[in-house]
Amino acid sequence: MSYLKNVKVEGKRLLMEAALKLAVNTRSLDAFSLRELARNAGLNPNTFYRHFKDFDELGLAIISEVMDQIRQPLRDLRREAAESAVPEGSLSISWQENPRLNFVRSLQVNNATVELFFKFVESNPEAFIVGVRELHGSSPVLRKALRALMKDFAHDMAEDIEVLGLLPKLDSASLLSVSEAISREMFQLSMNYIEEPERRDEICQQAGASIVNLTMGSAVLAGHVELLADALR
Amino acid sequence: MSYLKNVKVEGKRLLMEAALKLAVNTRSLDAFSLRELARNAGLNPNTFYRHFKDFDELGLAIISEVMDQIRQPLRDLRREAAESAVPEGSLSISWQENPRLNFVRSLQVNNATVELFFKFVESNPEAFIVGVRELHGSSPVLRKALRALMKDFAHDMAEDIEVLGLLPKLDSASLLSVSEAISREMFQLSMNYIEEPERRDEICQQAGASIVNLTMGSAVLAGHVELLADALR
DNA sequence: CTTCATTGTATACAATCGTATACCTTAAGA
DNA sequence: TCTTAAGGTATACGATTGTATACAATGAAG
Repeated sequence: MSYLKNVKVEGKRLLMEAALKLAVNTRSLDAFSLRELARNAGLNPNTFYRHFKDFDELGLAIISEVMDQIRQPLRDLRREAAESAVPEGSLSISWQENPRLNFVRSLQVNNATVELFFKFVESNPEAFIVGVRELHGSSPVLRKALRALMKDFAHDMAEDIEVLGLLPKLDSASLLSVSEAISREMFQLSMNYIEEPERRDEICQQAGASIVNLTMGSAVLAGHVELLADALR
Repeated sequence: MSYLKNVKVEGKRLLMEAALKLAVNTRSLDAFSLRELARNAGLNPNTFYRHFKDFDELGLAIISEVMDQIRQPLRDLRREAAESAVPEGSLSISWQENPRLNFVRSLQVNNATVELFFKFVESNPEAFIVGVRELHGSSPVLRKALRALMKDFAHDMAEDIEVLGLLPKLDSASLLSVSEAISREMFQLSMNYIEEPERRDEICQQAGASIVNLTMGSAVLAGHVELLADALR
Protein backbone atom coordinates (compact mmCIF):
# COMPACT_ATOMS: atom_id res chain seq x y z
CA MET A 1 0.00 0.00 0.00
CA SER A 2 2.47 2.61 1.14
CA TYR A 3 5.21 2.80 -1.46
CA LEU A 4 6.98 5.70 0.14
CA LYS A 5 8.44 4.34 3.36
CA ASN A 6 11.90 5.01 2.00
CA VAL A 7 11.29 8.72 1.75
CA LYS A 8 12.64 10.06 4.98
CA VAL A 9 11.87 13.78 4.83
CA GLU A 10 8.29 14.22 5.93
CA GLY A 11 7.32 17.11 3.69
CA LYS A 12 8.64 15.32 0.65
CA ARG A 13 6.75 12.18 1.54
CA LEU A 14 3.54 14.11 2.17
CA LEU A 15 3.82 15.76 -1.21
CA MET A 16 4.46 12.49 -3.00
CA GLU A 17 1.60 10.78 -1.24
CA ALA A 18 -0.76 13.61 -2.05
CA ALA A 19 0.39 13.60 -5.67
CA LEU A 20 -0.16 9.87 -5.98
CA LYS A 21 -3.63 10.20 -4.51
CA LEU A 22 -4.52 13.13 -6.74
CA ALA A 23 -3.15 11.34 -9.78
CA VAL A 24 -5.37 8.38 -9.10
CA ASN A 25 -8.47 10.49 -8.72
CA THR A 26 -8.00 13.13 -11.39
CA ARG A 27 -5.86 10.55 -13.14
CA SER A 28 -3.03 12.63 -14.40
CA LEU A 29 0.16 13.67 -12.70
CA ASP A 30 0.16 17.16 -14.11
CA ALA A 31 -3.56 17.79 -14.26
CA PHE A 32 -3.52 19.47 -10.88
CA SER A 33 -1.83 22.61 -9.73
CA LEU A 34 1.07 23.08 -7.41
CA ARG A 35 -1.18 24.82 -4.93
CA GLU A 36 -3.79 22.10 -5.07
CA LEU A 37 -1.08 19.58 -4.35
CA ALA A 38 0.23 21.59 -1.41
CA ARG A 39 -3.29 21.96 -0.08
CA ASN A 40 -3.81 18.21 -0.20
CA ALA A 41 -0.50 17.62 1.49
CA GLY A 42 -1.36 20.16 4.17
CA LEU A 43 1.70 22.23 3.35
CA ASN A 44 2.64 25.66 2.15
CA PRO A 45 2.84 25.93 -1.65
CA ASN A 46 6.46 26.97 -1.52
CA THR A 47 7.50 23.81 0.29
CA PHE A 48 7.26 22.07 -3.05
CA TYR A 49 10.38 23.86 -4.24
CA ARG A 50 12.36 22.68 -1.26
CA HIS A 51 12.19 19.16 -2.70
CA PHE A 52 11.45 19.34 -6.40
CA LYS A 53 12.49 21.52 -9.29
CA ASP A 54 9.29 20.82 -11.21
CA PHE A 55 6.55 18.27 -11.72
CA ASP A 56 8.76 16.01 -13.77
CA GLU A 57 11.09 15.64 -10.84
CA LEU A 58 8.17 14.80 -8.59
CA GLY A 59 6.92 12.29 -11.11
CA LEU A 60 10.29 10.61 -11.43
CA ALA A 61 10.60 10.38 -7.67
CA ILE A 62 7.19 8.77 -7.34
CA ILE A 63 7.79 6.34 -10.17
CA SER A 64 11.13 5.31 -8.81
CA GLU A 65 9.79 4.72 -5.31
CA VAL A 66 6.73 2.87 -6.51
CA MET A 67 8.72 0.62 -8.75
CA ASP A 68 11.15 -0.28 -6.01
CA GLN A 69 8.16 -1.63 -4.12
CA ILE A 70 6.59 -3.41 -7.06
CA ARG A 71 9.28 -5.01 -9.15
CA GLN A 72 10.40 -7.70 -6.74
CA PRO A 73 6.89 -8.67 -5.63
CA LEU A 74 6.00 -9.26 -9.26
CA ARG A 75 8.91 -11.63 -9.65
CA ASP A 76 8.09 -13.42 -6.42
CA LEU A 77 4.58 -13.85 -7.62
CA ARG A 78 5.74 -15.52 -10.80
CA ARG A 79 7.96 -17.93 -8.90
CA GLU A 80 5.20 -18.61 -6.45
CA ALA A 81 2.93 -19.53 -9.31
CA ALA A 82 5.59 -21.72 -10.84
CA GLU A 83 6.29 -23.62 -7.64
CA SER A 84 2.63 -24.16 -6.89
CA ALA A 85 2.24 -25.91 -10.24
CA VAL A 86 5.32 -28.07 -10.38
CA PRO A 87 4.82 -31.72 -9.61
CA GLU A 88 7.69 -32.59 -7.29
CA GLY A 89 10.98 -33.26 -9.05
CA SER A 90 9.64 -32.69 -12.52
CA LEU A 91 11.55 -29.46 -12.97
CA SER A 92 14.44 -31.26 -14.52
CA ILE A 93 12.46 -32.96 -17.24
CA SER A 94 13.07 -31.05 -20.46
CA TRP A 95 10.50 -30.15 -23.07
CA GLN A 96 12.10 -32.60 -25.46
CA GLU A 97 11.74 -35.47 -23.01
CA ASN A 98 8.16 -34.79 -22.02
CA PRO A 99 6.41 -32.13 -24.10
CA ARG A 100 3.01 -32.84 -22.70
CA LEU A 101 3.98 -32.48 -19.06
CA ASN A 102 5.85 -29.27 -19.68
CA PHE A 103 3.06 -27.86 -21.78
CA VAL A 104 0.45 -28.53 -19.13
CA ARG A 105 2.68 -27.17 -16.44
CA SER A 106 3.31 -24.07 -18.51
CA LEU A 107 -0.40 -23.46 -18.84
CA GLN A 108 -0.89 -23.90 -15.11
CA VAL A 109 1.87 -21.48 -14.20
CA ASN A 110 0.49 -19.11 -16.74
CA ASN A 111 -3.01 -19.11 -15.32
CA ALA A 112 -1.77 -18.85 -11.77
CA THR A 113 0.47 -15.92 -12.68
CA VAL A 114 -2.31 -14.07 -14.41
CA GLU A 115 -4.61 -14.52 -11.47
CA LEU A 116 -2.00 -13.42 -8.96
CA PHE A 117 -1.04 -10.50 -11.16
CA PHE A 118 -4.53 -9.10 -11.26
CA LYS A 119 -4.97 -9.62 -7.53
CA PHE A 120 -1.82 -7.60 -7.14
CA VAL A 121 -3.16 -4.91 -9.46
CA GLU A 122 -6.34 -4.81 -7.46
CA SER A 123 -4.49 -4.14 -4.24
CA ASN A 124 -2.12 -1.60 -5.81
CA PRO A 125 -4.22 0.31 -8.29
CA GLU A 126 -2.47 3.65 -7.75
CA ALA A 127 0.85 2.34 -8.94
CA PHE A 128 -0.56 0.87 -12.12
CA ILE A 129 -2.83 3.76 -12.93
CA VAL A 130 -0.05 6.30 -12.64
CA GLY A 131 2.37 4.08 -14.50
CA VAL A 132 0.20 3.31 -17.49
CA ARG A 133 -1.18 6.82 -17.59
CA GLU A 134 2.17 8.49 -17.72
CA LEU A 135 3.63 5.93 -20.11
CA HIS A 136 1.73 7.79 -22.82
CA GLY A 137 1.25 10.96 -20.80
CA SER A 138 2.13 14.54 -21.46
CA SER A 139 5.64 14.55 -20.05
CA PRO A 140 8.42 13.29 -22.33
CA VAL A 141 10.62 12.78 -19.30
CA LEU A 142 8.15 10.46 -17.60
CA ARG A 143 7.38 8.67 -20.83
CA LYS A 144 11.01 7.87 -21.31
CA ALA A 145 11.48 6.74 -17.72
CA LEU A 146 8.47 4.47 -17.92
CA ARG A 147 9.52 2.98 -21.21
CA ALA A 148 12.82 2.05 -19.61
CA LEU A 149 10.90 0.56 -16.75
CA MET A 150 8.79 -1.57 -19.04
CA LYS A 151 12.02 -2.88 -20.50
CA ASP A 152 13.16 -3.87 -17.02
CA PHE A 153 9.94 -5.70 -16.34
CA ALA A 154 10.22 -7.54 -19.62
CA HIS A 155 13.78 -8.44 -18.85
CA ASP A 156 12.78 -9.88 -15.48
CA MET A 157 10.08 -11.87 -17.16
CA ALA A 158 12.38 -13.26 -19.83
CA GLU A 159 14.84 -14.35 -17.19
CA ASP A 160 12.14 -16.06 -15.17
CA ILE A 161 10.67 -17.81 -18.16
CA GLU A 162 14.06 -19.23 -18.94
CA VAL A 163 14.95 -20.25 -15.41
CA LEU A 164 11.53 -21.75 -14.76
CA GLY A 165 11.55 -23.57 -18.08
CA LEU A 166 8.17 -22.20 -19.10
CA LEU A 167 8.97 -22.30 -22.78
CA PRO A 168 10.84 -24.58 -25.16
CA LYS A 169 14.30 -23.26 -25.99
CA LEU A 170 14.13 -19.86 -27.66
CA ASP A 171 16.84 -17.51 -28.84
CA SER A 172 17.15 -14.74 -26.30
CA ALA A 173 16.09 -11.97 -28.68
CA SER A 174 12.78 -13.67 -29.41
CA LEU A 175 12.30 -14.43 -25.75
CA LEU A 176 12.78 -10.79 -24.80
CA SER A 177 10.52 -9.68 -27.60
CA VAL A 178 7.76 -11.99 -26.43
CA SER A 179 8.23 -10.85 -22.86
CA GLU A 180 7.89 -7.24 -23.91
CA ALA A 181 4.69 -7.96 -25.77
CA ILE A 182 3.31 -9.78 -22.74
CA SER A 183 4.25 -6.88 -20.48
CA ARG A 184 2.50 -4.40 -22.72
CA GLU A 185 -0.59 -6.54 -22.85
CA MET A 186 -0.69 -7.10 -19.10
CA PHE A 187 -0.23 -3.46 -18.18
CA GLN A 188 -2.77 -2.40 -20.70
CA LEU A 189 -5.29 -4.91 -19.46
CA SER A 190 -4.63 -3.92 -15.88
CA MET A 191 -6.36 -0.62 -16.67
CA ASN A 192 -9.43 -2.40 -17.97
CA TYR A 193 -9.33 -4.64 -14.95
CA ILE A 194 -9.42 -1.65 -12.63
CA GLU A 195 -12.01 0.30 -14.52
CA GLU A 196 -14.41 -2.46 -15.53
CA PRO A 197 -14.97 -4.56 -12.43
CA GLU A 198 -17.92 -6.33 -14.01
CA ARG A 199 -15.67 -7.71 -16.76
CA ARG A 200 -12.85 -8.91 -14.54
CA ASP A 201 -13.25 -12.60 -15.24
CA GLU A 202 -13.37 -11.96 -18.94
CA ILE A 203 -10.27 -9.77 -18.79
CA CYS A 204 -8.45 -12.39 -16.79
CA GLN A 205 -9.23 -14.94 -19.46
CA GLN A 206 -8.27 -12.55 -22.21
CA ALA A 207 -4.90 -11.96 -20.58
CA GLY A 208 -4.32 -15.66 -20.17
CA ALA A 209 -5.24 -16.32 -23.76
CA SER A 210 -2.93 -13.62 -25.06
CA ILE A 211 -0.01 -14.98 -23.12
CA VAL A 212 -0.62 -18.50 -24.26
CA ASN A 213 -1.00 -17.34 -27.83
CA LEU A 214 2.15 -15.27 -27.73
CA THR A 215 4.25 -17.96 -26.13
CA MET A 216 2.94 -20.84 -28.19
CA GLY A 217 3.14 -18.79 -31.35
CA SER A 218 6.74 -17.98 -30.67
CA ALA A 219 7.42 -21.65 -29.99
CA VAL A 220 5.94 -22.53 -33.36
CA LEU A 221 7.98 -19.93 -35.15
CA ALA A 222 11.11 -21.13 -33.35
CA GLY A 223 10.62 -24.51 -34.93
CA HIS A 224 8.91 -26.35 -32.12
CA VAL A 225 5.74 -27.27 -33.98
CA GLU A 226 6.35 -30.96 -33.74
CA LEU A 227 7.03 -30.57 -30.05
CA LEU A 228 3.70 -28.84 -29.56
CA ALA A 229 1.99 -31.40 -31.73
CA ASP A 230 3.35 -34.07 -29.41
CA ALA A 231 2.21 -32.09 -26.39
CA LEU A 232 -1.30 -31.83 -27.70
CA ARG A 233 -1.63 -35.30 -29.10
CA MET B 1 -4.35 15.06 -42.84
CA SER B 2 -7.39 17.23 -42.22
CA TYR B 3 -9.86 15.14 -40.29
CA LEU B 4 -12.38 17.89 -39.82
CA LYS B 5 -13.76 18.61 -43.25
CA ASN B 6 -17.15 17.44 -42.08
CA VAL B 7 -17.38 20.14 -39.46
CA LYS B 8 -19.30 22.86 -41.20
CA VAL B 9 -19.38 25.68 -38.65
CA GLU B 10 -16.11 27.50 -38.92
CA GLY B 11 -15.63 28.45 -35.28
CA LYS B 12 -16.23 24.90 -34.21
CA ARG B 13 -13.75 23.60 -36.73
CA LEU B 14 -11.13 26.13 -35.72
CA LEU B 15 -11.49 25.14 -32.10
CA MET B 16 -11.21 21.45 -32.87
CA GLU B 17 -8.19 21.98 -35.08
CA ALA B 18 -6.47 24.08 -32.44
CA ALA B 19 -7.26 21.49 -29.78
CA LEU B 20 -5.86 18.68 -31.88
CA LYS B 21 -2.70 20.64 -32.50
CA LEU B 22 -2.32 21.58 -28.85
CA ALA B 23 -2.98 18.02 -27.78
CA VAL B 24 -0.19 16.78 -30.00
CA ASN B 25 2.30 19.28 -28.67
CA THR B 26 1.47 19.45 -24.98
CA ARG B 27 0.16 15.93 -25.48
CA SER B 28 -2.95 16.01 -23.39
CA LEU B 29 -6.41 17.13 -24.30
CA ASP B 30 -7.12 18.81 -20.99
CA ALA B 31 -3.65 20.03 -20.18
CA PHE B 32 -4.38 23.40 -21.70
CA SER B 33 -6.85 26.05 -20.73
CA LEU B 34 -9.97 27.19 -22.47
CA ARG B 35 -8.37 30.58 -23.06
CA GLU B 36 -5.22 29.08 -24.46
CA LEU B 37 -7.34 27.07 -26.85
CA ALA B 38 -9.31 30.11 -27.92
CA ARG B 39 -6.09 32.05 -28.43
CA ASN B 40 -4.72 29.32 -30.67
CA ALA B 41 -7.93 29.20 -32.61
CA GLY B 42 -7.91 32.98 -33.00
CA LEU B 43 -11.29 33.28 -31.32
CA ASN B 44 -12.89 34.84 -28.30
CA PRO B 45 -12.82 32.57 -25.25
CA ASN B 46 -16.58 32.61 -24.99
CA THR B 47 -17.02 31.20 -28.46
CA PHE B 48 -16.12 27.84 -26.98
CA TYR B 49 -19.45 27.71 -25.17
CA ARG B 50 -21.34 28.26 -28.37
CA HIS B 51 -20.25 24.79 -29.48
CA PHE B 52 -19.25 22.74 -26.47
CA LYS B 53 -20.50 22.29 -22.96
CA ASP B 54 -17.08 21.28 -21.66
CA PHE B 55 -13.80 19.70 -22.69
CA ASP B 56 -15.25 16.23 -22.74
CA GLU B 57 -17.68 17.29 -25.40
CA LEU B 58 -14.86 18.78 -27.43
CA GLY B 59 -12.85 15.60 -26.98
CA LEU B 60 -15.71 13.40 -28.08
CA ALA B 61 -16.29 15.54 -31.15
CA ILE B 62 -12.64 15.34 -32.14
CA ILE B 63 -12.44 11.62 -31.58
CA SER B 64 -15.55 10.98 -33.54
CA GLU B 65 -14.42 13.07 -36.50
CA VAL B 66 -10.92 11.66 -36.52
CA MET B 67 -12.16 8.11 -36.40
CA ASP B 68 -14.55 8.66 -39.27
CA GLN B 69 -11.51 9.55 -41.33
CA ILE B 70 -9.34 6.72 -40.09
CA ARG B 71 -11.44 3.62 -39.74
CA GLN B 72 -12.13 2.94 -43.39
CA PRO B 73 -8.57 3.70 -44.58
CA LEU B 74 -7.30 1.15 -42.11
CA ARG B 75 -9.58 -1.48 -43.56
CA ASP B 76 -8.66 -0.56 -47.10
CA LEU B 77 -5.05 -0.85 -46.19
CA ARG B 78 -5.55 -4.37 -44.92
CA ARG B 79 -7.33 -5.44 -48.09
CA GLU B 80 -4.72 -3.75 -50.18
CA ALA B 81 -2.06 -5.76 -48.40
CA ALA B 82 -4.06 -8.93 -48.86
CA GLU B 83 -4.57 -8.44 -52.56
CA SER B 84 -0.97 -7.56 -53.20
CA ALA B 85 0.08 -10.88 -51.71
CA VAL B 86 -2.42 -13.24 -53.25
CA PRO B 87 -1.17 -15.35 -56.11
CA GLU B 88 -3.93 -15.11 -58.67
CA GLY B 89 -6.86 -17.42 -58.09
CA SER B 90 -5.47 -18.93 -54.93
CA LEU B 91 -7.99 -17.23 -52.71
CA SER B 92 -10.31 -20.19 -52.86
CA ILE B 93 -7.78 -22.76 -51.72
CA SER B 94 -8.52 -23.57 -48.09
CA TRP B 95 -6.01 -24.01 -45.30
CA GLN B 96 -6.84 -27.70 -45.20
CA GLU B 97 -6.08 -28.15 -48.86
CA ASN B 98 -2.80 -26.24 -48.90
CA PRO B 99 -1.53 -25.25 -45.47
CA ARG B 100 1.83 -24.13 -46.72
CA LEU B 101 0.52 -21.76 -49.34
CA ASN B 102 -1.95 -20.19 -46.96
CA PHE B 103 0.63 -19.90 -44.23
CA VAL B 104 3.10 -18.10 -46.46
CA ARG B 105 0.41 -15.86 -47.82
CA SER B 106 -0.71 -15.05 -44.31
CA LEU B 107 2.79 -14.00 -43.38
CA GLN B 108 3.06 -11.83 -46.46
CA VAL B 109 -0.22 -10.08 -45.83
CA ASN B 110 0.82 -9.66 -42.26
CA ASN B 111 4.10 -7.97 -43.05
CA ALA B 112 2.55 -5.78 -45.70
CA THR B 113 -0.18 -4.70 -43.32
CA VAL B 114 2.25 -3.84 -40.58
CA GLU B 115 4.33 -1.78 -42.93
CA LEU B 116 1.36 0.07 -44.35
CA PHE B 117 -0.04 0.59 -40.87
CA PHE B 118 3.06 2.33 -39.62
CA LYS B 119 3.30 4.43 -42.76
CA PHE B 120 -0.25 5.46 -42.01
CA VAL B 121 0.66 6.25 -38.43
CA GLU B 122 3.57 8.31 -39.63
CA SER B 123 1.37 10.46 -41.79
CA ASN B 124 -1.37 10.80 -39.17
CA PRO B 125 0.46 11.08 -35.89
CA GLU B 126 -2.04 13.49 -34.30
CA ALA B 127 -4.87 11.02 -34.51
CA PHE B 128 -2.91 8.23 -32.89
CA ILE B 129 -1.28 10.34 -30.23
CA VAL B 130 -4.56 11.78 -29.07
CA GLY B 131 -6.28 8.42 -29.27
CA VAL B 132 -3.76 6.42 -27.31
CA ARG B 133 -3.17 9.25 -24.88
CA GLU B 134 -6.81 9.66 -23.96
CA LEU B 135 -7.46 5.92 -23.90
CA HIS B 136 -5.82 5.98 -20.49
CA GLY B 137 -6.22 9.72 -19.97
CA SER B 138 -7.83 11.75 -17.26
CA SER B 139 -11.36 11.87 -18.61
CA PRO B 140 -13.58 8.85 -17.89
CA VAL B 141 -15.86 9.91 -20.72
CA LEU B 142 -13.09 9.85 -23.30
CA ARG B 143 -11.66 6.64 -21.90
CA LYS B 144 -14.97 4.93 -22.35
CA ALA B 145 -15.46 6.29 -25.84
CA LEU B 146 -12.03 5.16 -26.90
CA ARG B 147 -12.45 1.73 -25.42
CA ALA B 148 -15.58 1.34 -27.51
CA LEU B 149 -13.61 2.49 -30.50
CA MET B 150 -10.91 -0.07 -29.94
CA LYS B 151 -13.65 -2.66 -29.93
CA ASP B 152 -14.81 -1.43 -33.31
CA PHE B 153 -11.34 -1.62 -34.75
CA ALA B 154 -10.94 -5.13 -33.44
CA HIS B 155 -14.28 -6.09 -34.90
CA ASP B 156 -13.26 -4.77 -38.31
CA MET B 157 -10.06 -6.70 -38.07
CA ALA B 158 -11.78 -9.93 -37.12
CA GLU B 159 -14.15 -9.59 -40.02
CA ASP B 160 -11.31 -8.96 -42.45
CA ILE B 161 -9.26 -11.85 -41.17
CA GLU B 162 -12.19 -14.13 -41.74
CA VAL B 163 -13.11 -12.81 -45.17
CA LEU B 164 -9.51 -12.76 -46.34
CA GLY B 165 -8.87 -16.23 -44.98
CA LEU B 166 -5.80 -15.13 -43.05
CA LEU B 167 -6.27 -17.74 -40.37
CA PRO B 168 -7.42 -21.34 -40.16
CA LYS B 169 -11.00 -21.67 -38.95
CA LEU B 170 -11.42 -20.18 -35.49
CA ASP B 171 -14.49 -19.78 -33.31
CA SER B 172 -15.60 -16.19 -33.50
CA ALA B 173 -14.95 -15.45 -29.82
CA SER B 174 -11.32 -16.44 -30.10
CA LEU B 175 -10.98 -14.56 -33.34
CA LEU B 176 -12.31 -11.39 -31.77
CA SER B 177 -10.13 -11.87 -28.73
CA VAL B 178 -7.03 -12.22 -30.89
CA SER B 179 -8.03 -9.19 -32.92
CA GLU B 180 -8.40 -7.14 -29.77
CA ALA B 181 -4.98 -8.15 -28.57
CA ILE B 182 -3.49 -7.25 -31.93
CA SER B 183 -5.22 -3.88 -31.87
CA ARG B 184 -3.89 -3.09 -28.44
CA GLU B 185 -0.40 -4.07 -29.46
CA MET B 186 -0.48 -2.06 -32.66
CA PHE B 187 -1.79 1.11 -31.08
CA GLN B 188 0.65 0.82 -28.26
CA LEU B 189 3.55 0.32 -30.62
CA SER B 190 2.39 3.20 -32.77
CA MET B 191 3.43 5.50 -29.92
CA ASN B 192 6.90 4.04 -29.82
CA TYR B 193 7.05 4.29 -33.57
CA ILE B 194 6.29 8.00 -33.41
CA GLU B 195 8.53 8.79 -30.51
CA GLU B 196 11.55 6.65 -31.30
CA PRO B 197 12.31 7.20 -34.97
CA GLU B 198 15.69 5.53 -34.65
CA ARG B 199 14.03 2.26 -33.63
CA ARG B 200 11.37 2.18 -36.31
CA ASP B 201 12.62 -0.89 -38.12
CA GLU B 202 12.90 -2.75 -34.87
CA ILE B 203 9.39 -1.73 -33.83
CA CYS B 204 8.04 -2.78 -37.18
CA GLN B 205 9.57 -6.19 -36.73
CA GLN B 206 8.33 -6.40 -33.18
CA ALA B 207 4.79 -5.67 -34.32
CA GLY B 208 5.01 -8.26 -37.05
CA ALA B 209 6.34 -10.84 -34.65
CA SER B 210 3.61 -10.19 -32.11
CA ILE B 211 0.92 -10.57 -34.71
CA VAL B 212 2.37 -13.78 -36.04
CA ASN B 213 2.77 -15.12 -32.54
CA LEU B 214 -0.77 -14.22 -31.54
CA THR B 215 -2.35 -15.64 -34.66
CA MET B 216 -0.28 -18.80 -34.83
CA GLY B 217 -0.66 -19.35 -31.12
CA SER B 218 -4.40 -19.11 -31.42
CA ALA B 219 -4.32 -21.52 -34.32
CA VAL B 220 -2.41 -24.00 -32.20
CA LEU B 221 -4.83 -23.67 -29.33
CA ALA B 222 -7.75 -24.09 -31.72
CA GLY B 223 -6.42 -27.50 -32.65
CA HIS B 224 -4.58 -26.67 -35.82
CA VAL B 225 -1.14 -27.82 -34.74
CA GLU B 226 -0.97 -30.54 -37.33
CA LEU B 227 -2.01 -28.04 -39.95
CA LEU B 228 0.82 -25.73 -38.97
CA ALA B 229 3.20 -28.64 -38.81
CA ASP B 230 2.27 -29.40 -42.40
CA ALA B 231 2.71 -25.77 -43.36
CA LEU B 232 6.19 -25.67 -41.90
CA ARG B 233 7.37 -29.05 -43.02
C1' DC C 1 27.92 28.23 22.15
C1' DT C 2 27.87 29.60 17.63
C1' DT C 3 27.09 28.78 12.80
C1' DC C 4 24.66 27.49 9.15
C1' DA C 5 22.25 24.47 6.08
C1' DT C 6 17.69 22.33 5.87
C1' DT C 7 12.82 22.44 6.10
C1' DG C 8 8.94 24.93 6.42
C1' DT C 9 5.97 29.37 6.62
C1' DA C 10 3.92 34.16 5.59
C1' DT C 11 2.96 37.59 2.54
C1' DA C 12 2.57 39.58 -1.71
C1' DC C 13 1.86 40.32 -6.77
C1' DA C 14 1.12 40.08 -11.50
C1' DA C 15 -0.80 36.89 -14.68
C1' DT C 16 -4.16 33.86 -16.02
C1' DC C 17 -8.12 31.46 -15.36
C1' DG C 18 -13.46 30.30 -16.17
C1' DT C 19 -17.49 32.47 -16.89
C1' DA C 20 -21.48 35.96 -16.45
C1' DT C 21 -23.69 39.72 -18.86
C1' DA C 22 -24.57 42.40 -22.66
C1' DC C 23 -24.23 43.44 -27.39
C1' DC C 24 -23.45 42.86 -32.50
C1' DT C 25 -24.10 40.53 -37.10
C1' DT C 26 -26.07 37.46 -40.20
C1' DA C 27 -29.19 34.46 -42.37
C1' DA C 28 -33.35 31.90 -42.35
C1' DG C 29 -38.45 31.43 -41.48
C1' DA C 30 -42.85 33.51 -40.52
C1' DT D 1 -40.83 42.60 -43.77
C1' DC D 2 -40.24 41.42 -39.11
C1' DT D 3 -38.61 38.01 -35.89
C1' DT D 4 -35.66 35.07 -34.11
C1' DA D 5 -31.97 31.84 -33.43
C1' DA D 6 -27.09 31.05 -34.09
C1' DG D 7 -22.35 32.41 -34.17
C1' DG D 8 -19.17 35.59 -32.54
C1' DT D 9 -17.33 39.65 -29.65
C1' DA D 10 -16.31 42.99 -25.69
C1' DT D 11 -15.87 43.81 -21.11
C1' DA D 12 -15.61 42.73 -16.56
C1' DC D 13 -15.24 39.98 -12.18
C1' DG D 14 -13.53 37.30 -8.48
C1' DA D 15 -10.82 33.16 -7.89
C1' DT D 16 -6.71 30.79 -8.52
C1' DT D 17 -2.33 30.29 -10.25
C1' DG D 18 3.17 30.14 -10.04
C1' DT D 19 6.66 32.21 -7.83
C1' DA D 20 9.67 35.94 -5.56
C1' DT D 21 11.17 37.70 -1.18
C1' DA D 22 11.68 37.57 3.56
C1' DC D 23 11.50 35.23 7.86
C1' DA D 24 11.23 31.28 11.62
C1' DA D 25 12.38 26.78 13.68
C1' DT D 26 15.41 23.01 14.13
C1' DG D 27 19.31 20.20 14.47
C1' DA D 28 24.03 18.94 13.26
C1' DA D 29 28.90 20.37 12.91
C1' DG D 30 32.47 23.34 14.28
